[in-house]
Amino acid sequence: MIMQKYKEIGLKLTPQRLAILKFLEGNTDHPSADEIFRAVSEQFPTMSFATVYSTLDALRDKGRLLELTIDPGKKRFDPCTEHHHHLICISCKKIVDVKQQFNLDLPEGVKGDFSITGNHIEFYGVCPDCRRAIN
Amino acid sequence: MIMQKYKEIGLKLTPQRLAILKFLEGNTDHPSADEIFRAVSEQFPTMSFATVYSTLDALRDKGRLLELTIDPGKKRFDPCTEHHHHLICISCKKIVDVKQQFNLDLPEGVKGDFSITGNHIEFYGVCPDCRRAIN
DNA sequence: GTACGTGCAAAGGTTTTGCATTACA
DNA sequence: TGTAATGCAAAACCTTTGCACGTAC
Repeated sequence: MIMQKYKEIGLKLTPQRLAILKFLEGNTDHPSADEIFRAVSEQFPTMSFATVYSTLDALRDKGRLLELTIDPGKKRFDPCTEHHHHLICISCKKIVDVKQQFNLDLPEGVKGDFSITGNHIEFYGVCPDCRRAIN
Repeated sequence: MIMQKYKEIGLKLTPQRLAILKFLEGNTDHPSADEIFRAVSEQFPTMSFATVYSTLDALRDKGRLLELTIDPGKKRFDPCTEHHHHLICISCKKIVDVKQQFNLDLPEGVKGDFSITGNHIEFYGVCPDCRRAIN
């Protein structure tokens, strides 16, 4: 169960943190801190932003969470930590996971002596719902 | 010259806008709005954020500028509008252009009926300067 | 018991907005 | 001259911080 699983993280488990972890578990909506705050506040009316942010920071530092820099003006969070990419609807901003692998080797010259540690692709498009709305 | 070139954009040309355009011309630093504001303020001490932001918005809408969502917490702007990617130093946050092309076709199933309009790769790494500093 | 988490409020940083004034075309 | 840009200040957002109190371990 969820307690068991998150004992391994190495953080103190509080009811607030469990609620955040539960909300994120399997969530594919790439929620913002504010969305997480509002969802968890229903259960913990005294929840504060400080707690949400500090928990998210801690989970990110432990590698249990990805902080996405996809949305101008706010961070989004992704509980799926396996390497993957994202497809974003340019109309409604919906974000969908893309788990396919791509060959993204950079030739020596292009790298300019950077040592490459990772990559992330953002695909842009129009989702079915928005395409229907336009037509 | 620059006036000639930017008459085609279809915006009213003011001294302030020319100064912004000149600052961006050939700039590969991917500056933030604040950096642009500070640079252009030296020439126009009365320059305001409103003017910088509205000019950047207008240029972006005219396709003369890319708004990069690479830096959490602030927008960065790129005057190079040909399709390219970016290599980001995870230590000093320096951003370098990557003009190589990649084959990023998505199979039908993955697309989930999205119509794809574009893509952008972020490469992460450590730049030579930062690697030297660490060693 | 102690270190760490929580909650509140205030502050910090970036971007947006309203409105009167100014200037391009 | 008419429309659009500018400048200023305030507000709106998102995120971070300080500190007193509370709680997991």
